Amino acid sequence: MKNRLKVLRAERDWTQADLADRLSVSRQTINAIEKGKFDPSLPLAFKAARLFNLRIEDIFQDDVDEPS
Amino acid sequence: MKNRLKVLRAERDWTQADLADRLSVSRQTINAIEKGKFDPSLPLAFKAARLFNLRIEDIFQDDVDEPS
DNA sequence: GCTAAAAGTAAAGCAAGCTTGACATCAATG
DNA sequence: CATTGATGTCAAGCTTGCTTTACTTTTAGC
Repeated sequence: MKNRLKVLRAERDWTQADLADRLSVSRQTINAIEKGKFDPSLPLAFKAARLFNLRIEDIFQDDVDEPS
Repeated sequence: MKNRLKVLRAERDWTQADLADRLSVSRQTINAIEKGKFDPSLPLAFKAARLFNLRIEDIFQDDVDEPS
């Protein structure tokens, strides 16, 4: 799962901590998601989409590979 | 988090087990999600969106309430 | 080169997503 | 009413998302 959080942050000049605050999660969570350590929950993805006024698919992209 | 899985299934005449198979999860997982027991993971939401050829937001709707 | 803010990383622990297995309920149909 | 397929539900266990605390590394300005 790739994501554009870093770019979206940069466009707004927000730090990881800034974004974490706005999404009500810890800074480490943002860092881990940006670094691909794990995927956000669906509710968190919705929060991000609302925050950036974008669709979930415009922020997070599925790495369409795993053939189950 | 509400969702339209039951309706989307009905339109295709699929059982919970059918959908579970197509999403490579257990039948109980589909049941639990439909009944609102828990939210799907983001990867699972993406899989469902691909399967139904819809956007995640067209399948799952955030219950926008919790003021953090 | 120092300093300070930002980003990265790691460990331990709790909560949520998901599994298997098993059983109960609810149609429908013969 | 007995059977069968679909749905609902529970328990135990594993994995993943997220937290806090704490420390290291990077970046940039002075």
